[in-house]
Amino acid sequence: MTTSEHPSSPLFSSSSGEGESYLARLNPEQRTAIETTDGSLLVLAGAGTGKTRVLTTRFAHILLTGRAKPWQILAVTFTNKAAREMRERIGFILGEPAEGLWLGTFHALCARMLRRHAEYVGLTHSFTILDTDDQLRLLKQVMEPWRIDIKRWPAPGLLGVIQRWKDRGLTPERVTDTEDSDFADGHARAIYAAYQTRLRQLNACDFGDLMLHVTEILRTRPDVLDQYHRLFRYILVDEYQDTNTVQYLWLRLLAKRSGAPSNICCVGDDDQSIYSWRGAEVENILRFEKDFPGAQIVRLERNYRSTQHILGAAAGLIAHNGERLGKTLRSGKEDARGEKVTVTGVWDSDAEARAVCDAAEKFKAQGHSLAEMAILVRAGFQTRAFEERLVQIGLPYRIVGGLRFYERAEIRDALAYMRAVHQPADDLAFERIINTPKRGVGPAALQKFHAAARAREVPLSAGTQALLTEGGVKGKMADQVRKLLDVLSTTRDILAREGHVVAVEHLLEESGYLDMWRNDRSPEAPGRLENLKELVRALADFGTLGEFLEHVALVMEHDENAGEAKLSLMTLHGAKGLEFDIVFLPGWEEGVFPSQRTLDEGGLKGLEEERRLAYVGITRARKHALIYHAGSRRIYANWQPSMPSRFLDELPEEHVARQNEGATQRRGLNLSDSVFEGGMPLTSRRRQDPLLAETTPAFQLGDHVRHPRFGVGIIIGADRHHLEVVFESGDTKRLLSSFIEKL
DNA sequence: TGTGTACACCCAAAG
DNA sequence: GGTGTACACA
Repeated sequence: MTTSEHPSSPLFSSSSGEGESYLARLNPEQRTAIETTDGSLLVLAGAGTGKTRVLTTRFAHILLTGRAKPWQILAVTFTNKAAREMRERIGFILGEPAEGLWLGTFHALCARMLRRHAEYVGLTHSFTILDTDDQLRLLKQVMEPWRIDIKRWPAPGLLGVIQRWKDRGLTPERVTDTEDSDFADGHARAIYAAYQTRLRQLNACDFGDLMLHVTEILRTRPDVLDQYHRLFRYILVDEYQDTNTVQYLWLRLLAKRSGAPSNICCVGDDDQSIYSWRGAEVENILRFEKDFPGAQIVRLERNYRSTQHILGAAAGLIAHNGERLGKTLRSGKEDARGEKVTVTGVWDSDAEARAVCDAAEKFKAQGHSLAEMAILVRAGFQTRAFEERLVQIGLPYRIVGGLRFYERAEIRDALAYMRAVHQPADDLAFERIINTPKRGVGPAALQKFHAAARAREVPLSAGTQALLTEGGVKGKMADQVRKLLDVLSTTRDILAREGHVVAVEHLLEESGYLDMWRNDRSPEAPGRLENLKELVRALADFGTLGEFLEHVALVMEHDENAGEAKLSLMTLHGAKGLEFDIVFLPGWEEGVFPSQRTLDEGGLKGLEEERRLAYVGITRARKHALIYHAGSRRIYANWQPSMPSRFLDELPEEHVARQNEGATQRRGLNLSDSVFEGGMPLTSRRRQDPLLAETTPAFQLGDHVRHPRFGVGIIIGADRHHLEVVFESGDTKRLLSSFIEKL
């Protein structure tokens, strides 16, 4: 989500010539998308067509024309960032901060609703939202009685199954027998049910539950549903192609009002659907007209972001996909053909990192800001090579979406302390802190506390308290745990008297948690203390501890010193919705991109999603898109040959400039300059890299050959870049001759 | 009860 | 190649 690059500068000039000034300077399609306020509307918004602008202007238009009050509009996004931007821009249009809006992520909005109606699903309004870590620990505990073969059915896998069910709106009761048999010898549903029961006991829910519980309430409580029907006159949805089933159900329940039109406007782009692996159903957007009969569709196809070469390359690529609603991006900048998209072949992943970072440096020298450059990788592990190189040459960078702030150990510990104060039933939090810092509580002692809690049917902290009072445990350990419980209780007093900031400072200090890090001699310790300070500082922005905890669970992001211009390093998924002048796209190799795993699991559908991801990557670029592929890459510990991605062949020649591909393609043995590029001794590479095979074969049809990955096969065809080989497995592949050994 | 060591596993990711 | 987990040991 970015400020539109439409040449028409400020969104709303105060000079109101004809009617509503905020509608001026919009193209006709955008204007239709904004002015079609009533009824159902699907806006198919291609990359860079001013989607955010349409959404925010539409929101403002509804308000300014008096169709609804601010709180009568439900506006849903996927990320906090998108929500924040929308809020800011709406505030800008209205000329005042937008307060009291139902604008947020699916999860934040559901959390807000669930706090109101928690009792319908057996929770209280102060329920805790667990993160992935807690979920996993809880599930492991719940799984124990089943004595599942943990090797065959690992807990994360089962958690995935449960999440998938939740994504589809399936409570344990709604999971059918046939679904159940797939995992953990048919016990998955039962474990799921036990997991949900346990969550309820802890007065907690996971992210999936936020959607699931609320949807279940809306399904079963007509009175509640009616309340929202009367409240929300208009619904706006961003990134509709990313919705999963439960989100779809939630939206449909809220939108379908009896006797009133469904004023729902969904904005999305089927070509940018890249989240099927987390439950998103592209079908939701493909089916929109059926779900909302009489729906109108508006296509935004005028792209104001990228040059014609970039658009042409992206369009040529995405045209290889089957199921599409069909949309052709046209450049809104008629004059800007720009540079062709470059495709550069390099020796290996190290050379790739060098090539990319050197190019970034060169762009910088030419006056481009690092803030306008990004390296977009398929998978997180690829960032390392670039990081190393960037550090080496001293180019400032930021990793977007790596370890998030609240996922760090010290932050999670501190939050667990706060949760234990705020919510005494939160056993997971208490378990996390009981021996952090070390208080001599091992598995055996913990077992006793658990047993005491179970016997009395109270939470773990209360059970521990009881056992201590009765003298069931003794010694130094008992004293220390008693101290912890005392601190928790005095913190609650302070919380009531002096507010949450003082209380938390007391808590972290008196529990010995801060001392634990002060006494830690590891190099990370000072940074961790710094993070903790920042956490406490952030507390002050919230009225209550409860509000803060909710914010952290759902929203917390960590933007460190944003001052200096930095090169961005992130995954393609993370880059969706962003744009940069210059985009580097490394790792376009078979197995990496498209990812082997996706191909194995998803087949053609998986491939098409990968292609959409490639499309997303290219369309992030405003001026330059630079694609790279390496001849060999280190995977885990060893070097593996890699061949250029099939996507490279799908880029239309007229929009692409291919460079230096001799280094990886065609010639089997040509000790070209690229070999020496890195200054590494040749001998150390010779063994590792198949490109230095001692043959320069001239291949002929019918030749028997061997490929390092696919084994033995016969050449059945050839073109300029590739040989077509049929292998023993029966598979036919188009391969680069440099990887093929003549037999 | 804390620790050391062998191993298995891993590479998509937001809330 | 790094990391997290599961066991054996002092």
